[in-house]
Amino acid sequence: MANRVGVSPRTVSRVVNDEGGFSEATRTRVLEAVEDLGYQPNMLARGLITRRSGTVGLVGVDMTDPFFPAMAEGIQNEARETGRTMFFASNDGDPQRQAEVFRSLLSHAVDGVIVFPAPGTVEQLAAYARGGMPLVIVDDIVEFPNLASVSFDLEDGANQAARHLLATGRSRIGMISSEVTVPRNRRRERGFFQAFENAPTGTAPPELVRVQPTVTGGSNGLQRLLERRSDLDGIFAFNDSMAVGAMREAQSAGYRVPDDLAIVGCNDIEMSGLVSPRLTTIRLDRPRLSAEAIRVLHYLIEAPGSNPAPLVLPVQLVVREST
Amino acid sequence: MANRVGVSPRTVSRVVNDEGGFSEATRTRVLEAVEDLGYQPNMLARGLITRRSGTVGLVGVDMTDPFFPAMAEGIQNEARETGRTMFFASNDGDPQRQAEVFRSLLSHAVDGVIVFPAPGTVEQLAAYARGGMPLVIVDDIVEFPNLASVSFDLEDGANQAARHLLATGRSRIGMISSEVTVPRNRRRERGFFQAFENAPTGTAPPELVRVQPTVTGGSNGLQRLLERRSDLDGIFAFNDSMAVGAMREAQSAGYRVPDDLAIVGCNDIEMSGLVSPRLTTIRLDRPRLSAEAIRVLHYLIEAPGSNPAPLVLPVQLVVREST
DNA sequence: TTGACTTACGTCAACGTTGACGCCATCGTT
DNA sequence: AACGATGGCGTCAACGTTGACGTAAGTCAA
Repeated sequence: MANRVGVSPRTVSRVVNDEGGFSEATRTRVLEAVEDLGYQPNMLARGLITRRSGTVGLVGVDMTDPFFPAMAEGIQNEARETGRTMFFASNDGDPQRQAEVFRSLLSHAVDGVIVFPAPGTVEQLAAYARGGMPLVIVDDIVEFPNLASVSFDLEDGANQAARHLLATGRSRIGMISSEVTVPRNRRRERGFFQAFENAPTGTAPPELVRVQPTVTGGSNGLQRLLERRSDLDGIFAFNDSMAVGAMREAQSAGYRVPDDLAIVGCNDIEMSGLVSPRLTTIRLDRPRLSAEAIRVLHYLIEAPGSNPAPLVLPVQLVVREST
Repeated sequence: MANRVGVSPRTVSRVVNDEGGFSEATRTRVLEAVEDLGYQPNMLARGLITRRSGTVGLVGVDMTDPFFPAMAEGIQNEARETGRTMFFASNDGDPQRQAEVFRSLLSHAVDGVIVFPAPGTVEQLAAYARGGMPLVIVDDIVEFPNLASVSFDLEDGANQAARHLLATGRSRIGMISSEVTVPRNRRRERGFFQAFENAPTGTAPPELVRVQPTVTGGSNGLQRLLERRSDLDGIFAFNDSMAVGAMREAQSAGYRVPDDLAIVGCNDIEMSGLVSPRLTTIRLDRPRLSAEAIRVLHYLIEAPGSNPAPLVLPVQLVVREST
């Protein structure tokens, strides 16, 4: 490459990175050769010396979570604009596995990581941040140097859902929550219960079950709620998959949705608009979340050691047919 | 690291890679220090000299395609076992964008790439393979040195779907196909038409429309088919999203599914079991596909220049409620 | 005792790039 | 004419690792 143009590698580097310190004629000749040979600078060599590999990591809990690919799409688009490529991995909700994933990312010298944390790993993640790695935690609220967090205001979302059920005349309401214990779950439950603090008189105390956050879990959850109290008329589910499971269970048990039983989901995955009746749910602006996540990550990469305030994005109740 | 143990870096390298040529005592002391310091070999430096970066690329058309994350999951698990980390990118179905993605992956010296090709890019991909990059093309059938291809036998799938409709007494059948033109689409259409070659007498000639491969596209497609022929009694859709769209359209036009109109989808995404009636569809064994893709990729990496035969996986008709 | 062989290291160079610095020609100023 | 400043390069070393090779001490057989 260099000797083909008759200049030193250093000059090629200068031209490619547009550092200045070369003549117009040299620039033209180098760029021609770059074009001809399809030359691409070797990011490994560059990263070795600049300590910037031009990569970011995205670590999720489970790639098949419908939540995830939308994030990846947004993050990739943003990352591409700053010339970074994206590593992709899942931690399976397991701290051990998450540690392995981070070791691997560290050895590849990623410039930063966006992570949906495995349960109970905030300490572990803080340690990586302390070690100098820019880190963005999604879906949790954490304050720590060199670390940012972005999340949705699901406490408010749950609150909106419950208030909506109450406002549309439901008075015997249950919540199907997730038994996977991370702090944000509790926030959703708290927002839900809070809505009952000034509920209309005659409103029954709300019921709660915790099950696996899957379609089948949703079915089981509704079953268990109905065993406790068969005259329930409103359900808030922890996510849309569970809401769909609950809906199917309700329908096959002979309840009409929404006439006998109103159901509100949470997440607005594409599916929720396709089942019948279409699911009333909490919409999350995921493109916004991914944009904010990568934006704050780039900020952390540029300004190491800073400590941005946690970002909590608003959510919106979308009323469709199931309530 | 090296000087802390009092040995040379070369010896550390020997121990870490278990090359032999060190005493048991040295091994112990080095591994202790590795543990203490949380030492991780720098893959950039290693890759620079070994020409193996320990990464593979996964390039999809669109990350939000439900097809995709399942693949990513399988590929990641396999890749992890061989100590590789996964780059992740989408080409948006655009050859230009795909070329950019490949430039980026090349500059990061990936060991190989698994790609869902953008339409019409087989030549482009063959060029990368010729340039020495091990490549696996998913969902198409290609033969070329240094390149493998894995796909589902959707020709047979479409054929099974049509035969199923005929066998259950349907005689006026339409197919909603995709207007995005890649070779495999044509295969699906061919398999579909082939089923009519020895159809029962009294079977009407099959109808075909091509629309966008989305839920809305499916709706439009059914509309157009019914304009042509309002007494259709069987539909095969190019994928499940389109089938769901067609089903919604049929129901809102007053057709009962399956009584008036039987619908068969193709893909078996999770959603298809959740709509009502549950969709009869062609099931694809995606975990198997991803396992085969990464297996053959590792083979290509180990045996550069070889030319494995295209792999075509069987598919299975799953009869549920929509037929 | 000698020489061949083995074990357990160390040394050196190289991978492709960039940071730091040096050098020469040219130019403008006095 | 002398001098400093500037533009346009090249040179050297370093990033952390590994391939190739060297070497000193120990082992073994003749």
